[in-house]
Amino acid sequence: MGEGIGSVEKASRGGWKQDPEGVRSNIVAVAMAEFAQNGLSGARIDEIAAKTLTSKRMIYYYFGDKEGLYRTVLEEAYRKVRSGEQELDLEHLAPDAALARLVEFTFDHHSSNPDFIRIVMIENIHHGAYLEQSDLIATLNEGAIRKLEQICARGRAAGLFRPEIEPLELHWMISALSFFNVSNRPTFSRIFGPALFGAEGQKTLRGHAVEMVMRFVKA
Amino acid sequence: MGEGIGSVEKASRGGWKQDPEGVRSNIVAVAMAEFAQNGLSGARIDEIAAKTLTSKRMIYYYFGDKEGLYRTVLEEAYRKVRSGEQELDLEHLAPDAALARLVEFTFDHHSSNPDFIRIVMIENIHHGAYLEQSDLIATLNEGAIRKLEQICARGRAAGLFRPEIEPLELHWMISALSFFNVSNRPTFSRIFGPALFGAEGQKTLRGHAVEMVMRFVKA
DNA sequence: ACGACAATGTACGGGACGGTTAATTATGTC
DNA sequence: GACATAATTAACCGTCCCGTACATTGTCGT
Repeated sequence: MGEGIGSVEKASRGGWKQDPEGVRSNIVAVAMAEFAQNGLSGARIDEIAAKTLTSKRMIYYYFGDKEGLYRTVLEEAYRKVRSGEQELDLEHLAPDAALARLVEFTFDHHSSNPDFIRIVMIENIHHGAYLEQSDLIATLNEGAIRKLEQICARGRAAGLFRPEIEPLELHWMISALSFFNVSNRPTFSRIFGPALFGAEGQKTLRGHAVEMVMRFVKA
Repeated sequence: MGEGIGSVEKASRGGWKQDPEGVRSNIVAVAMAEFAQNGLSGARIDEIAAKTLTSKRMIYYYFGDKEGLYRTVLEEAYRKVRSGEQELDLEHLAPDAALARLVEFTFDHHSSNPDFIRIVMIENIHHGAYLEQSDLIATLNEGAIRKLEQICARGRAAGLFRPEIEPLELHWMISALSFFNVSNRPTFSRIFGPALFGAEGQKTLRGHAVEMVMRFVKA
């Protein structure tokens, strides 16, 4: 929730009464929540329109069709989350501390963005067919991995990490633990009880995630 | 794919021409594939019916409605996978070897049952609402964790494992790595390339999963 | 053999839902 | 101020799709 509406300042010409950018971003915000909640085929255009400040016609005016809207939402979700990740600087930390910090951050960050997780789950259900069409995504690659490359290089140089550690594989591990922790909460909690997902349990699991990664890289 | 149809022997009375059990299980098999492929709202009853050896009428006759069919599929998916897990005996192995074996097995088992993974993903998208209604599931708890409890006990007794290791938390880790490896393959592969998901990459990741868990539990 | 009932096939209704058509208002241009 | 164009509204349409009514056949008990 939070801001919800989504307003944008006009840059080019003078004052407008009509606010296309605002309408657009409002639609995307509503649609993101709705797709995250119900999936691509589960989400209802009429429902999205109703929760919007505008009408259904606008959705088709700006996004063409349901899939066009979904694609936009998907890209926006990635953009939003990755931008949140930028605010983390690890340069000033020792390599092992930096890695530990990165794991903690990723764990928490995923935990605080369940809608993003759900969108990614949904996209995976669709075999990544829509992400396939987006070329924005390729660039997000860079930033996510670069941090790990630097940490690995420094850790290896300092003799702290094993030399054969691969940044991409490390990223896979960290993502797996952080993602699963959110994505499979409902079923896991139902089968094995909710203990791991309370405040205490989450602190423990986060600690374990850090511990696993640290022990894995240690020389 | 594989057998596909699903035929069942009659137990009670003499020979039948009509085969309700066969029809039933045939529907479930088809529906499982279809739900796994398209999700709950994405799956089409008409499509399921068409791929069945029988008619749409039978689906409603046996399962009431779409959600009833989905619930059955969900339970059946868990049952099938858990029964596959039974065939693993670890008693005769040393605790550390047993644990390593369990991780390898889980990793491979998830990898060979993508439809099960997809069903669980879908169920999580639905907040586990349908699993909630099933009481069969509680019993699956037992077997899955018991193995780990025994391994932990033996490992601790032998002084190989840290004493504070919790079986449930261990299960969470193993599941996370094994599950994510399948569930997020499409998006991960799209963003970071398919290298990790070829034969070579998978062997590496499986090794890493084992390594992570082993290093984590080591005293 | 026959009645009861389980199992199955066919055809169709009704509503939800994605998408569109045509008209209306606001904004900038000359 | 008139005109072109962007932004927006409201009503509507056609189809996909879940579920059902009705008819029919097979099987078992007696």
